[in-house]
Amino acid sequence: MLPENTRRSLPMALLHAREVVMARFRPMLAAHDVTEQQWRVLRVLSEAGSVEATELADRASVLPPSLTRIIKALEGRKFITRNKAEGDGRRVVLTIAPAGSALIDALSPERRIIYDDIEQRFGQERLEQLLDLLETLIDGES
Amino acid sequence: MLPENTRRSLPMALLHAREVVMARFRPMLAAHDVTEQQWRVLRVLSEAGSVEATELADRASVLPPSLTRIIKALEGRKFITRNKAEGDGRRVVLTIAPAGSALIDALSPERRIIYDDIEQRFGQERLEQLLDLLETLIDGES
DNA sequence: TTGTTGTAGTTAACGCGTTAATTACATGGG
DNA sequence: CCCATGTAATTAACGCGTTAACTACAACAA
Repeated sequence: MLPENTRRSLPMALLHAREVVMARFRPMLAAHDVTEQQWRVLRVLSEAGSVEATELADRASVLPPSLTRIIKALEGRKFITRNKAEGDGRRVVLTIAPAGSALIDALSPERRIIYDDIEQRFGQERLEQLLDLLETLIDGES
Repeated sequence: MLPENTRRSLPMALLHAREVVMARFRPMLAAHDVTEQQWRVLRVLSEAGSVEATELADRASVLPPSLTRIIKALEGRKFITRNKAEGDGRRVVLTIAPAGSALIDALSPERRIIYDDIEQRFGQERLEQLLDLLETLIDGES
């Protein structure tokens, strides 16, 4: 069945939901001069240590051309380091640097407060349910 | 509780979910030289007839600066018409034009097929549940 | 009428999303 | 070794997202 109105359209609902959630995090990121995408890349590197560019782009949900730009910005601010993979001159390996880890640590408390507030308002159970559904949708379509 | 991995992060999950869903619709839009945002604007106008710019931006989840650009593009292709509101020289009223309606009609069958396929793969019940949760989240945070 | 304040749109600047093209390197066949 | 093919990353081009600044018009008070 086609959604008869834009409000019950899945793409629109996903867009809008993401919008209202990100509105809560944006001021925090802006205060530290980090874009949303740079933040995602940093978080993946923080979790995983050293990651190759292709995998990093995939895990941070960023396209390769964007990642190239983001790497330049983050490398310029000493948040990450960029090296060629040994054994394959095409691949690039990214690693989080001390300044990058420091930024992650500095933002964590505020991040927690915002996340907890969303969770409390929305309901922990509902949040888990929503994450499960999204995961199912993603795995089924990708 | 902070999400310990990016996969269970609400913003990331919403982004990724939207990504995999839109991947299904993008080829259709590209084939008709319409961007995703132009398409959203057209759909709102198609549903609502004449709408003022501010409300249109809100309903199509597009920011005012983007709407200005989109209006130019759609007006240039005769998909919509743009008029000043009578009684208030600041407001702008947008109306769908025949060519715009024709595009909506032309894409509807394909849109239905894609939407039905997603619904079938994901499950109708789950889809309703997901839309309900998203709506709750949106209403609670906005 | 004039000046102030508020509102609707637009413009500007910069970064990202998307697609296509290009460069650099790797791999495998002759 | 040489060439064709494939892959990783980059670059290019264009539109949108985001914020801030600006313009045009409206509303209202003195």
